[in-house]
Amino acid sequence: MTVSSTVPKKAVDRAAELRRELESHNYRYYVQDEPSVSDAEWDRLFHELVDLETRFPALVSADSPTQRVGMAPQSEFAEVTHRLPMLSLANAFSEDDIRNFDRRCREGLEVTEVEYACEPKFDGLAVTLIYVDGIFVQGATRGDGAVGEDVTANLKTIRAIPSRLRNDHAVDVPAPAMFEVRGEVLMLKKDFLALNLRQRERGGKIFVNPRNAAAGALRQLDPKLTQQRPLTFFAYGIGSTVEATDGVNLVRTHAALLDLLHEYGFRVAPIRAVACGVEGLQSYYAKVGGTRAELPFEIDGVVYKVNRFDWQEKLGYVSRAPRFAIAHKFPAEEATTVLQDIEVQVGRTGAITPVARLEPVFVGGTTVSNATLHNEDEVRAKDLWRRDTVVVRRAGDVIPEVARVASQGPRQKSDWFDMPAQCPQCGSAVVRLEGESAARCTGGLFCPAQRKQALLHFAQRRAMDVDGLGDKLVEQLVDQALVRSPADLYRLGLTTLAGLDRMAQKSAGNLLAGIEKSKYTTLARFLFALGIRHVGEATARDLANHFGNLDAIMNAEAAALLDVNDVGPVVAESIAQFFAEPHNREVVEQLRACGITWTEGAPEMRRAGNVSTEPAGPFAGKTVVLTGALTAMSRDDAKARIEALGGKVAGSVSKKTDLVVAGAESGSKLDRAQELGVMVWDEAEFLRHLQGKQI
DNA sequence: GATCCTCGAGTTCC
DNA sequence: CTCGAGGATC
Repeated sequence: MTVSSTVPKKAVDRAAELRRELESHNYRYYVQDEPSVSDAEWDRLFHELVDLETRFPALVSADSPTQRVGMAPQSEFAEVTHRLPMLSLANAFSEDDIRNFDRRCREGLEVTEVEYACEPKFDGLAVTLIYVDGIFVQGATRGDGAVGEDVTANLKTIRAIPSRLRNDHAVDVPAPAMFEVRGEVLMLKKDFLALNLRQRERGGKIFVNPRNAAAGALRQLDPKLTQQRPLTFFAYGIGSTVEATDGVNLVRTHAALLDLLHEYGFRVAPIRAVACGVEGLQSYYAKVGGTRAELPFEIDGVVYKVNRFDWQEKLGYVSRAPRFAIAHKFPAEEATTVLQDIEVQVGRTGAITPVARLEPVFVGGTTVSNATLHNEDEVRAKDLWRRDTVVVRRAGDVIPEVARVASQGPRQKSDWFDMPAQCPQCGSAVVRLEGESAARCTGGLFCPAQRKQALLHFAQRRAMDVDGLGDKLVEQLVDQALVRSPADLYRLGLTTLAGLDRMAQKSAGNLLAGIEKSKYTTLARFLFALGIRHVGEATARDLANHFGNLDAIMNAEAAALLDVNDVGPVVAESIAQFFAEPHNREVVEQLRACGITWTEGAPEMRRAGNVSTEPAGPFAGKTVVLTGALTAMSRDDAKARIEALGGKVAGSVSKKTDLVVAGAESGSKLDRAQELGVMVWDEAEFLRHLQGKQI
């Protein structure tokens, strides 16, 4: 460390010593659970360091224990694109699932027996921590797996996260210059109970479970609030590292990696094991299940990973999940309650969905009062009648579902559920097309329910992103006939809004500002916002990239649309029909007249954040086609990366294609590329070109 | 024609 | 998250 010469050497040395001591006590206390010093002594050392740093501000370093709460509140979290995507795991619920998993691994590796590293599956929040030269520099949430949120300031308040890796004595393998530790932030059961006790005394919010409490704490914009919540961290793996010659890469198995992470100063899961075969896995599962209640943290299952890294690599990935690992989940918590009523809802496309209204019941950490029943067939298959007592559970721990009937109710005629013949909202006929599971209202935009949903879709964040337009407001605007089509939104004025419920001057102003801001958008967002059937976010982006401007899309024949990636006959027909409808063309014209603009003819840029500081990279201005299966990332992620570097990803190979990236088992596109003499890269080559562009 | 995968759509709760 | 359906591939 270089420190200005005005700081006496004595102070520099003492500060370094204090930091070493404090970190070491932290480690003993938070990671090893063996306090090595009294709280009072710890405080004394800490204050001595604060004192030194106050007197000589040049002494403050990013990894100082005093910096754990040093960061100012933020207004929002920045986005972080993960260097390696944070994947999810496939789930197994039965012995059969495990049998299949083991069989697939053995067959894929062509061996008779595979060794698995087994560990509990934490019920917390996945995060990734980046260490550069041994110092914690950035941490992010998982997000959607490709892009997460930068929660560095909050993570720094967690004492179980070393601000500097223990990388000196005692550690056999030196840490690489840059590496990413992945693990789970969670709240220990005892800390959760104590927190709720404190909250109750103070009349504060009572948290429903440790997971929610931890999630809330991590999402605080002010790290001081995070610090008041007792969070901890367990490491379970690594993300990207720099070079293959570095320390961690000397480790050959997952079990050894966990030991190494522990040496670096991280908590890792207790009751780990290495097991072979279905019986070995089952017995581990049973053992952990038996001690679940005594564990200091909540878990929702166990995880098995092929232990050898070279075997993991050989097995590779399927889309978003590794083939070499699986989560063996404990059965979802179930509860019984009364199915009070079965009602129907009308969706954006007119789909009529039956919904269960339940007597509120506490299950899987929250109170559930509604659950979707998907469609009529589902109601029949489960033989659900109103007033039956049913078993409710939270599928995948999130979405509530009615699992089955526990005991029948009176089952009178009025308890039977029938799909209504007319739409409950607009009275139009309800039809169910041959081969479809959904019943649909035929009212189209005449149906107020569909109009409301269409507007909400138009305004949603991923579409036009109109801030301040929620469902309550849309409800009023449509019911009072103030807004009929999206274009009407842009003609709203302060005086019109003033007449609405709960709409003071200020919120009206906010809404108008949100509407104004939404005018500056991208072609892809605009297309998505229109709500054309079968055109979601991804297809809208493909269309925008392929045609470049709206008129070309509006005037395209169905046949021309087929050239677009992932557009087949059904989608093409849906788009052509949408724009053949004069009413739709008119709305589009009105919207343009209202001042909605985007850049036409150019590959789209992301609107928020992530402004690429990268000058012309290998992909700038290039049209790239992806084919075959990539192992290191999903197609989407690859696409996002190329686009972030100024490239354009097309669906099919043509004369205009500059480059084809061919993963494993690529088919006709690769042949065509070779026919046309287009440059082809394999995945390794592709990754090499992405490499230098990551940080 | 079968199979694997991705996308769209609907949904819950705080 | 989960389903169904559409598209790509073999």
